Amino acid sequence: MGSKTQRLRPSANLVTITFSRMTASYNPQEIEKKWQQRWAEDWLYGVSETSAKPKWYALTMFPYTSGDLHIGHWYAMAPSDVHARFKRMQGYNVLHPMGFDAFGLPAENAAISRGIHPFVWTMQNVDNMRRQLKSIGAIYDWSREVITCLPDYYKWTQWFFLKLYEKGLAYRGKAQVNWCPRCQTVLANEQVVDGFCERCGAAVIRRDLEQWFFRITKYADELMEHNGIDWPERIKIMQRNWVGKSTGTEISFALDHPGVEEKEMRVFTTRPDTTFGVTFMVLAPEHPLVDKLTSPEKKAEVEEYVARSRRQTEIERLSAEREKDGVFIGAYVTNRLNGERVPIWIADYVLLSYGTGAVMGVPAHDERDFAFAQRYNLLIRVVVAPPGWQRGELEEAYTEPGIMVNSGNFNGLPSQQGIEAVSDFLEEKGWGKRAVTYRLRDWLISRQRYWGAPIPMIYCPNCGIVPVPEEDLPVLLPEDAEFKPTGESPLKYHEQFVNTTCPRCSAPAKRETDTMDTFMCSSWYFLRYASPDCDNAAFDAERVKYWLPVDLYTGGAEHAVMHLFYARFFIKALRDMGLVDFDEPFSRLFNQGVIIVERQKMSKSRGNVITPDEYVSELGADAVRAYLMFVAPWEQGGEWDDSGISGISRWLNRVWRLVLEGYDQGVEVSSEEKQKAQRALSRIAHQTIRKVTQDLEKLRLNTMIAALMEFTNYLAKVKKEEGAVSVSAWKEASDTLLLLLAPTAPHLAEELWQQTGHGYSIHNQSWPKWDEELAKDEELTLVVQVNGKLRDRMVVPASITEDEAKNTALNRQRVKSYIGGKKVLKTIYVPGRLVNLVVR
RNA sequence: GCCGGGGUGGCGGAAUUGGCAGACGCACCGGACUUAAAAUCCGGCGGACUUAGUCCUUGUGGGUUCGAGUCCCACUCCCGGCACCA
Repeated sequence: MGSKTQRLRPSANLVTITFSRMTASYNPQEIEKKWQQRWAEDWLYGVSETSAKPKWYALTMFPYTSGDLHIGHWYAMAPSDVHARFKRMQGYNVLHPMGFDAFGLPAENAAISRGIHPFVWTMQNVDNMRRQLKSIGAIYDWSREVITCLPDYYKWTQWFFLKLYEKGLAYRGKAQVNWCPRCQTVLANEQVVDGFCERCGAAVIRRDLEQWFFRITKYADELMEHNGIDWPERIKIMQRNWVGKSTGTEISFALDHPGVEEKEMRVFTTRPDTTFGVTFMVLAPEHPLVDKLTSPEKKAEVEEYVARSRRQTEIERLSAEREKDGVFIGAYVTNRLNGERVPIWIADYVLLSYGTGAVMGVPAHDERDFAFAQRYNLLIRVVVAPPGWQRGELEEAYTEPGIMVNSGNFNGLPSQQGIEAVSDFLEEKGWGKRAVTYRLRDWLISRQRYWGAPIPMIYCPNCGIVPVPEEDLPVLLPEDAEFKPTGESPLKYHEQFVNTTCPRCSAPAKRETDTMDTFMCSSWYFLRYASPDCDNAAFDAERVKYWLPVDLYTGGAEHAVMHLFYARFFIKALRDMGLVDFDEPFSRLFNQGVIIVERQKMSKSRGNVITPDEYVSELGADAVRAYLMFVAPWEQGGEWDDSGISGISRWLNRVWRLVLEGYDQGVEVSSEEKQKAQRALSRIAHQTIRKVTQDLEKLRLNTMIAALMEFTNYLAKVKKEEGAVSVSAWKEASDTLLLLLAPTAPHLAEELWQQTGHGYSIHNQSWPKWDEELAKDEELTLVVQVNGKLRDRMVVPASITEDEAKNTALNRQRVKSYIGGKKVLKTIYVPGRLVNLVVR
């Protein structure tokens, strides 16, 4: 374990560095503190909407208020700040805000386990995290900070709830929750361990509870599209899979059961071509028809099965590994296509919440139905013939296309055509219709918790569900709630909170005691940053119009579906209300990779959290910023390994000395030589500007740092030959280095800018532009290959023609020796790259 | 099982999208400076061999091509997501 402590400590010997000449040494602690103070005093990074520059909204996913920023947070924030600074120097009016996602379960757990109020716990964490964030040296304009647990924020979260309710997008419905019968409380999924209550060990059951939902499914089709936005393909695919659209047919099976008014049972299928192969019917155990149809002699068995499946958690029930079981309920439906009577079963592999909650069993052509039929000896009838089928029994379900058999008039038809033909026929007869079904469910936002925004609804015995009037917002969280360790919302037991009067009829009424899912808070925070001081609306429409949509949104891929999906839904709903005028909140999305430690994600519970603070105090924020960018491609992330940070620290020290030591005239060289050296210097400088600029645009930050290092190395080489270039040429190159370095190492660059006689501040300078002419190579190295094998290199003028290149290659001594007396069959010339001679 | 991403020196990673494999760093080795150490500076650093050179080398096997880390096929291992969605 001692080795672990060592790992977490920066190597101690990097701090003291002495110089050959008399130059004050690089002291990051001192200059970082100094400049951070100065920037704050001058409000250097203050943002307003009155700028004539084009706007740029650079957003980093705000952190949850867990307590400490670890190196993973820095990995999200430092590189995005570098990019935002780059855009700022490029002449944009940049909004790069920061805030806190402050509601959520951990605060409440802290309250229960340590007796500290969630508000106090959260705000202490905010203070500490804000202090850490300031040490990054980012351009956050702290006057725009947003904290979601403060009433001036959640007031508007509640307001959005009311708007969604008004538009019919929020509704109350039944949903199953994990329920502990001993604790008498709702449990979150993570509190259920192998089907048992984490706290008391009782078997957890699933229970229906009235909850609030958002009708996100209304936007299912639009959410599958990502038109006009630049997002990683991977994330778009995940979101499309999440929506899970499937097109098929809803088929009606005839029901004729004494005393039951329903005369049909509907199923959804993507394979109507297999309808003649239906040999049983399966309902979800919770299906409303189960009770009505079960025959008296099956009642006990069916009830037991239903109770058993309720006892299982969703996760267990959905596990594909589980063997399929079920119970025949003693009733039948009729398949209208062939008039056959088909037995009805219940089985928990059928989900009530998908399709119609009922499926037709076609064991020959569906793997699940096949397994089920085998287990209960149900008939397996082939209706789509596999290639070369000899009318024998199937070993496994055949799910591929084939020729229809045993299917009445449809026999002989290819099954893909059969899908259409059977659907047409069913529609003609009125026995079914084409339908679309989604995997996506409506968004359940109710949480039986204290630390969240209260849902602004009132239950009146006379008027029913009544929304809290807008002017009564916010519905404040009572401060003095009791935190009993039950896991149930303390609001339920808070008399003053619960008891109210109906806004409509003034009768005594009760408040909703559930709070909202915290994803609701993070679905609109990026709007609040545009006008955080706005107190008569959630946001100032004009300022939102100016800033939104977000130009570049960066954060972890773990939010690929939930957060990003909900935020998109939110914006589409607001658009349809006329509150915003854009379709998508985030124009470009970039996911940075994850920093792992000992092959695992960093987390407090694992005890493998790496704090940046020690590195910052030893080596400076600039070194940590640069190292995080250099250590791996940003989108990839990787294992945290601090052994390489010394290389960055050495480099920054080298820059310090290089720039401050200045450049002497040195020995005079001929003007021709001098010109050549100066041309080379300016060429390298312009190539570096090009490389650094392009890498920044593409967020390829590791190679950007490498380019800056190479430029530094080149300058060091030039400096060693003092006199080779003029003092002014040197100065220009050294200034370029500082400007290119400014986003990455803002403190160091500022200090050196000032010490080399420039005005304050380097961060208000324009980003250098490259000149394609000056960046052009005058000569280049052509590779000569013989039969694809590298045999020679030749330095040639960049202007060389194809013929010249080929001739030069053929006349090279080394090349000749490989050609010998053989015949040159073909010569391939790739300009700027190679000549390849094919000989035999 | 399905979807997505990946496998390059001792290590992190480069490679203008089919054209010099190993940029830039770390670690290591040698040298200079020093009483000494650190720091700094200079040089070396994929492997093998018959070492001014030649051959091999980008997870494995095959293919396309003048030319493959890059494209195609098969396999394999690792990471992320979904996981009975009819």
